[in-house]
Amino acid sequence: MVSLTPRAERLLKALIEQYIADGLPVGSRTLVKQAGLEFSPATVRNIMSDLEELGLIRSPHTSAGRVPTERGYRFFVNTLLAVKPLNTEDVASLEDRFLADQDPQQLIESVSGLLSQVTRLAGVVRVPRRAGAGFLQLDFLRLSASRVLVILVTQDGQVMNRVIHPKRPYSPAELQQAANVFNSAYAGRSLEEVRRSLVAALQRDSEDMQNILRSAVEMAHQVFAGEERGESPLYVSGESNLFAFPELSDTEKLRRLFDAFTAKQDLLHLLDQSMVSQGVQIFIGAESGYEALESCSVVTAPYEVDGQIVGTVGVIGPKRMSYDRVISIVDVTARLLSGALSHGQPS
Amino acid sequence: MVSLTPRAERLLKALIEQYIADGLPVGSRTLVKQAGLEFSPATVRNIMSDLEELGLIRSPHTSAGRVPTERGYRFFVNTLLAVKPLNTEDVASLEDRFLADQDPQQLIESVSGLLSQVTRLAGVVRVPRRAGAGFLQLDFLRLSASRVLVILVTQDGQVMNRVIHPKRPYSPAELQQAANVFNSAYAGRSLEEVRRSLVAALQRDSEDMQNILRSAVEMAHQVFAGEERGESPLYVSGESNLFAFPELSDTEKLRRLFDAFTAKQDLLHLLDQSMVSQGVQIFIGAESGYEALESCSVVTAPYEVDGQIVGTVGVIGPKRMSYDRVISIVDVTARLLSGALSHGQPS
DNA sequence: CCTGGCACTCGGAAAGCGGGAGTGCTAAGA
DNA sequence: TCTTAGCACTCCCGCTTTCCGAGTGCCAGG
Repeated sequence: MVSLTPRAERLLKALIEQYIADGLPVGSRTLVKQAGLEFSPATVRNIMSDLEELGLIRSPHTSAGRVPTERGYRFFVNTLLAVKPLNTEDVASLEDRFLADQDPQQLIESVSGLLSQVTRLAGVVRVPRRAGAGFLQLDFLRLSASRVLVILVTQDGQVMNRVIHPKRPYSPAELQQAANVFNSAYAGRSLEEVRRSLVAALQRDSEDMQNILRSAVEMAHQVFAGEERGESPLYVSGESNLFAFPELSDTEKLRRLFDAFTAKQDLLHLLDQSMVSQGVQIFIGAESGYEALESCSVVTAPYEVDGQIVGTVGVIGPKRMSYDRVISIVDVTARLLSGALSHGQPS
Repeated sequence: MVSLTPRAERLLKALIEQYIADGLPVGSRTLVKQAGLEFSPATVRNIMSDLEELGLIRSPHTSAGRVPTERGYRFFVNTLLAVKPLNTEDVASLEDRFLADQDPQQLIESVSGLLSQVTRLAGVVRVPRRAGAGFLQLDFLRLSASRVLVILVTQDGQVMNRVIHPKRPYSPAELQQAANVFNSAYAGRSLEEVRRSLVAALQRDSEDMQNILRSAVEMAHQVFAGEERGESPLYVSGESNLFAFPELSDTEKLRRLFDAFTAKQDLLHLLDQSMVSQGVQIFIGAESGYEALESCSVVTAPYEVDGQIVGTVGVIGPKRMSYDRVISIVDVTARLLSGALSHGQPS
C-alpha cells in the first residue's frame, strides 16, 4: 500500500472528513481554514496534487475542489480512521432496544429497523440459514381431506410451515404416527443432515418402505424444497432514508438500488461473503462488485449464536458516510444481537 | 353529477386516453389528429374551454395543452370508461400464476408481486385479519428451561408462533397436558371467541385454576397480544416500478410515498376501507385522504374465502394509469384469489 | 354553430455573460 | 530544498436574453 508523509495523511483525513460532512468538493483555501492547518493554501495545493497522482482524490472538474476517490476512502478507513467507541449512553440506548422483543425471529427482524433508525441510512439483516439449525420436531396437521399442514420446528425456536397436498388422504392417526416415526429418527440432528438423509431415503428403493413413512419423508422433503427455493431470509429497512442524499438522487441509480433491495439476490451474496470472516467489514463503492451498489458503501458485521456465526447485520449508505459512527454502531449491534441470541432471556 | 354533450364526452375521453398514454399536456391540434375527430381544432378549443369551466381539465399554464383534473379522471372512470374484460389468454396467464403456490399464506403474499409485474405498478395485498379465522390447534414446545415455543394453527392453515418466557419452568409432560386441555376446550371456535373467553378466564378469580392451565391461558394470551400490536398484515411489491413515471420523480413526493409504503399505516386504513364494499374501488389522488398518495391512484378489490370478504388486493400507480387495464387485472386477480382460497386445490 | 385566421402568451431550449472559486505555475524567500 | 505569495487561467454556476413553437382566445365570415 502507499505510504504518505504524516502531513499528507493529516491533510487527506481532514479533506475526507470535510467532504463527508457537507458533500461539497473541498478546495485548498477552505481546507486550511476549516482544519486550522498551519501551512498555506499553496502548500496544500502541492500536497493535494501528490494525493491526486496517487489516486486518492480527484477533481470533478478543473476548477472545483477535490473529492475522495474510492481508493481514498479505502485508505481512510484502513489507516486514518480512529474508530471511537460509542459513548456509553449510546450503547445503553441501543441495549434498551434489545429488551423489547424476546422472540428471536422477531428480534432479528427488528434489528434492521433499529440500524436504519440510528444511522439514518438503510439497515439490512441476513437471518440465519435455517438449514444449519438443529431439527427439533415435525408435525403433521390435517386441514382437510386433501390438505395437510406440515410444521417444522428447529431447536432455536424457528418455525417453518407449509401446506402440502398428499396423493391420498390420511387419517389423523396415520399422520400422528408418521410424525412420531420421523421425529424419533431425526431428533436433534441438524437440518442439513436431515435433508441429506431424506434425499438418500428417497433415492433408495422404497418398495418395502411403509407407505405412511414414505409420505412423511415426501412431505418433509417438500418443506425443504420450499426452504430451498427462497423466501430469501433478508430484511431491509429504512430505504427511504437514502432519498436524503443528493449524490443518490439520480433517478436511474435510485431505481437500480431499490431493485437490488427487492431482488435481494446481490445483497444476499454480499452479506454471505461477509459471513466468512469475523468483525466489521466495509465495502466501498465498486468493491462490493455489484453495479447497483457502486455509489454506495456497505458496512457489515456477522453475529453469532453460541460462538457460531449465523448471520450478518449491516448498513447501506452513500460512500460519503460517517464511517467511524456507522462502524461502531454496526459493531455494537452485532455484538448485542449475538448476546441476545446466545443466552435465553436476560431477566 | 355534470352532464355533457355526447361530443364533449367523446372529446374528454380521447383527451384523457391520450394523456394517459404519453403524459404530455394535449392540445387541440394534436387531439384532432390523434383521435381522428371530424371537427376542427377551433371547435375543440371551444369545447375544451367548457370542460375547463366544469373543472374536468385544466392547463398547466397559458399556452400548454390540457391535462385532466381529479374530477376529470373521476368522471372518466365513472361514466366514460368501458372496462374491457381481459382477453382469455391474459386471464389464462394469470391463472397459471395461481397454480404454482399452494400454501395459502404464500399464495396471498405472492399476489402483490404478481400484480406489480403485470401492471408494472406497485401491487399491494391486505392479508386476512387472523382473529376471524377458526382455531384449530395450539402446541407448546419446550426449547429450553426458560423458553417455550407456542404454535397456533388456524383452520385455514395459517400458523402463528411466538417464543414466551414462562415464570417457572415446565416439563414437556406438563406442556403437553396444558395443550390438550386448551385444545379440547377451544377446538373449532373462532379466534375472536377464544380471545374473549381467554380474557374472561384471566379476569375470573383463578385461585382454583390449575396452575398449568393458567399458564396455558397466559401463553396463548401472549400470542394474541403479539398478534394485536402489529406485524402488519400487508404486502407491497414493485415499488420501484413507480420510478419510471416522471410525474412522481420529485424526490420529496417519492420519499413521502415510500415512507407510506414502509409505515403501512395509511395503506392499511385505505385497504380496510375498501373491504366494506364489494367489487373494484378506485381512489383518485386526494380521494384517498392521505397526503402521501395525493399524486397517485389506488385501485382495489376485496377477495373472499367461502363467501366472506377477508382481505383486499390492489394496485398503486400515478393518477395517469390505464384504468381499464388495471381495473380488469385487479378484478380478475381478486376473483382468482378468492377461488384459489375457497376450495382446496384444483387437481 | 362551425371554422379559418390572427394576435398573443408563455414555457423551454439555446446562447451569452459575469463572478467566483479553485487550480497550476513561477519566482522569491527561509 | 521546501514553503509561500502572486498571478494568469479555467471552468462551473447562476443569471439574463433571445428565440422558437405550441397552444390559446377571440373574431369575423361561411
